[in-house]
Amino acid sequence: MTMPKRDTYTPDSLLTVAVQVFNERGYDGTSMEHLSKAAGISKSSIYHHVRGKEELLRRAIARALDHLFAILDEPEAVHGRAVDRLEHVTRRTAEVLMAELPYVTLLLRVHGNTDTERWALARRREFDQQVAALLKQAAAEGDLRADVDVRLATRLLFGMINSIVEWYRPERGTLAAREEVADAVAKMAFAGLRV
Amino acid sequence: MTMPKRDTYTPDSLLTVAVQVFNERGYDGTSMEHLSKAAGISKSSIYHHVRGKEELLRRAIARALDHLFAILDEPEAVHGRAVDRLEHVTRRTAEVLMAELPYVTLLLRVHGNTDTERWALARRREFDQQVAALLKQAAAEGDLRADVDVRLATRLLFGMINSIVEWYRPERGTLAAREEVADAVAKMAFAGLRV
DNA sequence: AGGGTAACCGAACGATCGGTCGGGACAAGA
DNA sequence: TCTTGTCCCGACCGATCGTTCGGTTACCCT
Repeated sequence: MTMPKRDTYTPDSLLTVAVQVFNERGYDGTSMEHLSKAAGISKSSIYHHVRGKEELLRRAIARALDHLFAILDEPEAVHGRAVDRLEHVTRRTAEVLMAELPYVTLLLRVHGNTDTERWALARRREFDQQVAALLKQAAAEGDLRADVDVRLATRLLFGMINSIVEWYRPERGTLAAREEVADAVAKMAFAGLRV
Repeated sequence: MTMPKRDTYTPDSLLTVAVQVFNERGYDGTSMEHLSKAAGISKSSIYHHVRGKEELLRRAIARALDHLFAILDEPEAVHGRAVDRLEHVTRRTAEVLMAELPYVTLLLRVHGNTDTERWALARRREFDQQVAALLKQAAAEGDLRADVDVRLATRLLFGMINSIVEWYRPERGTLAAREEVADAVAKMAFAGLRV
């Protein structure tokens, strides 16, 4: 059996700290000095656990992407009417975004300056396109309003969902709060605010 | 009369270049070397026109904020039923965001690492709160659905609008395209996607 | 007891950061 | 022609960047 208790860092536990700092200061705005202060170990010790700054970013982004793509394989995202599958994916994406908040936040703020960042952007585009296909099908089945362009609607939908990272903070009773937010997103996106 | 033609830089024309690079690489990811290459003048020449990197950021952000706050003073945002004023502000914010895209983009990506950035965040919060008040009033007048929290709805609304900076590119016949997007935002936010 | 190794450290690396400095080219006004 | 001011330059500054290196603990296994 592997022991659950650790008073030293593992690559993963170090990642937890790093991702938090990245989100506070921005990836480019964070130095290894900042990370060492936050982690409570020296700058050089960080390199004992990971190859460098960019590996921390890569690990974080990979984790976010894994969780997001897993949504598309869930039964409710595969079977049923397209508009219902779309609503499920919408709700689940919002939930995953809140559950994996700091990791997804990093993913969403990538600029494309390095190879790692460009890879992140490409994978994100893949995910978006799969959801866009779902939207297109729902429109073809006549379940979405016809006076809004499908690509435009996709972008606005993702915009609304992704914006959660800008303000959501997982302080309180997490699960109920997450469901309330995901519910609000689904209501607003599919039924609108107006009575 | 001042001459309109210039083959040398002014603080404003330099800002145009700088803001573009900031948006491509991120503010922290942009060096003065990057700016000098993009502007076609030496690094030190930039300091002839502006005090430094942070002044460029401050100028850009100030311009974005000026345009945004001007919306709240428009007649249609002051008179009439709250829900209609809210829809006007929604539409106009989307339009301003597209018309002043690179400047607003910078504003929306600020982290709060410096005094300038913290000032930007504070002003942005002011704007958000004024719109939130409008939403609250519309809800009190019974024009918004009661099963979604007002603060939550405000955030999702802004999230949808602000996300435009992530994909909108002002290539084609700008005005008509902008109105189509602003229209889609208003429709989705107030009436929803579902038929 | 002793050998191995995981976890850490301080010091220093070359590169690059934002910014400064003194001066050159050039046009306008006297 | 001489001065003045705008616009720009290359060279350089101290500071900080991400990273490397040699070495010191302290604990595990035999």
